[in-house]
Amino acid sequence: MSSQKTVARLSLYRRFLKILVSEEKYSVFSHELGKLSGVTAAQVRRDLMSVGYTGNPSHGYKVIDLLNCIDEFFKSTESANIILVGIGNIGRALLSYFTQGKSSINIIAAFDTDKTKINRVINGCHAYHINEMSNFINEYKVKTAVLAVPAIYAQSTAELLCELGIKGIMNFTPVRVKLNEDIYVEDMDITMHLEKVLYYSK
Amino acid sequence: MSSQKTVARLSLYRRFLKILVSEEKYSVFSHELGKLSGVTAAQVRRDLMSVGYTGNPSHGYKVIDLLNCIDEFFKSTESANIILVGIGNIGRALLSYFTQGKSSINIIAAFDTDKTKINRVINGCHAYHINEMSNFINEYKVKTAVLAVPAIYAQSTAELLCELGIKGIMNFTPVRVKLNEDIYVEDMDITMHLEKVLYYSK
DNA sequence: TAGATTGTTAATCGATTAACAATC
DNA sequence: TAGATTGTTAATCGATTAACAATC
Repeated sequence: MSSQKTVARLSLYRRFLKILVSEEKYSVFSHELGKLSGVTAAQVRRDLMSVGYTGNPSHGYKVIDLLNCIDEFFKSTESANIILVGIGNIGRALLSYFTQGKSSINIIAAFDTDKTKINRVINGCHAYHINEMSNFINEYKVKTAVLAVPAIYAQSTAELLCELGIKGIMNFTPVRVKLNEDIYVEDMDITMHLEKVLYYSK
Repeated sequence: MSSQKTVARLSLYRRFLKILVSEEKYSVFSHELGKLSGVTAAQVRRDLMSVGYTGNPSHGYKVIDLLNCIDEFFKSTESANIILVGIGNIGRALLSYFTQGKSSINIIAAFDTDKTKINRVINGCHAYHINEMSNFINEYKVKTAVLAVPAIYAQSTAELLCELGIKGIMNFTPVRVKLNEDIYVEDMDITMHLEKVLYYSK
């Protein structure tokens, strides 16, 4: 099992490998890939080893094969359908980012309880009442949700998502929700991170 | 010197302490604050120790004094003026998040090179050509910037920001920019983090 | 072979957890 | 005093770095 940091770096490598393919570069050394992604060459080698891809000392790594290998590692990522819960400032911001962008990740629906926000299209995404979430999750086999509700509803909404079968949550609220061990939660508290930068900018 | 993780957690504690103040709760134990912020009681104690605040075994920590102490730790954070560089999808998303929200953090200006985007107001924030950045940074003593330009411009723009005196960068691009040691960079690659969640949701 | 890069193991580093004496 | 919480030290854990033999 790869560590969280390795998974994160593999996602980075993949992006740069795609660029290398477009530049018709067919092989790459660990230190080259490392330089692109800001990681030491040894770290790159260890990460690639952990997904079972092996290079060779004379040519390094074959870009296309390695890319396929990482794609395989992430498997269903490409066709992933995710939902957004909470259409506030941050929710709308994410919608415009993911619907307007050329990202491979699709937010298939957004949910809220506010009547003025539901049953219409917001930033290119259909918005529904949170009661309809269950149907969507079942029908589209959604496993991942973006949580962007007000802080006070974070815990209860997260618990609801778990009951409906969600396995991974990207949590944009400041609350560290407590859930079963088998649910993966990635905390993305933008304000907190920004305060960190402000602290170190002094 | 506190570790990065301690700084991050202090930012969290502060938010919950503000809530406690509004609830007129005047003292708090480490395990209570820990439960709110999803941190062990021992960790909370160690973090608070590291900012020099000391509680007592019978009443725990005084909420107001502790809050003042953490505010002091973050010092100039409150009145912080920051700028945004790059008014693409993510840039606009951040603008709407920070200008519409009741955040204490102000994005005082946004910069781009695209003529269709500059010299007008976007999501409540004035947008200027990147050439005018120097004046703004000097005049408003800006030390922190949000970097949200296309990946290929990430490194060069980051270097420009350093030359103009920026000390901390919140980096929303997928590129790990290489800068002088004394510049703090916080990487916030949303797509990468989302792919991580997708991976663990399988 | 010589040179550079690879996979792999040992050493280092830092942060978290566990344990406990000191304190109100 | 008894009980709970505090500050503090030692043990644990995991990831990174350094070192090196194996390989093309």
